[in-house]
Amino acid sequence: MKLDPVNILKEHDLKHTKQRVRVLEEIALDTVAISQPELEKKLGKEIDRVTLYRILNTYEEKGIVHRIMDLNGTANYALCSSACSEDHHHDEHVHFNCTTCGKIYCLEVIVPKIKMPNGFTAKTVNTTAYGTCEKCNALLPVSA
Amino acid sequence: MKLDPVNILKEHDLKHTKQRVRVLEEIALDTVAISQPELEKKLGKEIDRVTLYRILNTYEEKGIVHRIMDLNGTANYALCSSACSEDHHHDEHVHFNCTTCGKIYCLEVIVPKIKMPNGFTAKTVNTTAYGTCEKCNALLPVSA
DNA sequence: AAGCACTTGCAATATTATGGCATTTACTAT
DNA sequence: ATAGTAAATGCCATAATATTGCAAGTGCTT
Repeated sequence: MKLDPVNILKEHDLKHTKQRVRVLEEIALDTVAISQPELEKKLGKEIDRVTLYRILNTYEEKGIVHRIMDLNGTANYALCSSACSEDHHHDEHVHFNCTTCGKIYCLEVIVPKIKMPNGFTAKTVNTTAYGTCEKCNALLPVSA
Repeated sequence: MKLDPVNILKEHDLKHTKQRVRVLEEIALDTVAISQPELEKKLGKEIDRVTLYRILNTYEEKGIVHRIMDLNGTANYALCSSACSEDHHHDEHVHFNCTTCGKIYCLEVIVPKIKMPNGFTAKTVNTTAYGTCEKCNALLPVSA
């Protein structure tokens, strides 16, 4: 029992609107991140394009969702762990971007600590692996 | 003595044109990656916008440059190490994206190996640290 | 020097993102 | 419950970014 959109909104001082609830529901459907174009396709009939942009921006700023960029520069969204806040995203897990189906997974693997060169201070570290996901591997079992 | 644009083009079976040479020169000016908009601003007078897109795509496909996406989904370009080829990018160093000035550095730090979950096969792994770079840290020495 | 294939520049179009403003909606205090 | 207020939404226009088709130009080979 994770998702309670109404409560999430309240906790972040956001007004409870049906558009915001719908966006949260849609993102929460899958642990796999969903892309902006997909969201738009799914919600375009109910929610205005511009409103969707604004809701997603708000969610990201408030630490409700993560935005993960894929190789094409397309934004993908996934629910944050509860530890995230406005000040700091704890997005310290590895992402996996399947180059066949395009899906972005949030893996349970923690991003390893990186030693920074002198003068550089890292606030967050993002690691994304590119390759073939389990589903796509199952479809092409032996490398052709 | 790293950069010889003419030779790089020849090695990759690309015709030697002044536009391609200019783009390579511009990217090679700095170890810091340069963004598509910056390139466009610098070269817009000499090179058509569309041509720039095509040259950058060609370079990326041929393994001559890396494309690194920043948080805004903007493409940034840096020269590849000589080990890169059309088949495989050896871009296994850590990137540092300064959230103050926006610059993307290629660090000398190697991306740590990540253990993938069953069924997932990673071809490349990309690690980007976000924070403040040495120059920007020097300008704000003590945290305000 | 001529022919061929590739590259470039331009125009048109598509896609993606942002800003302004009137209307509607959620929340607050009565 | 109701009215008032601030915020969110939808629609419009516009900006910024990316792609396609094609004619003209250029590099390379013979």
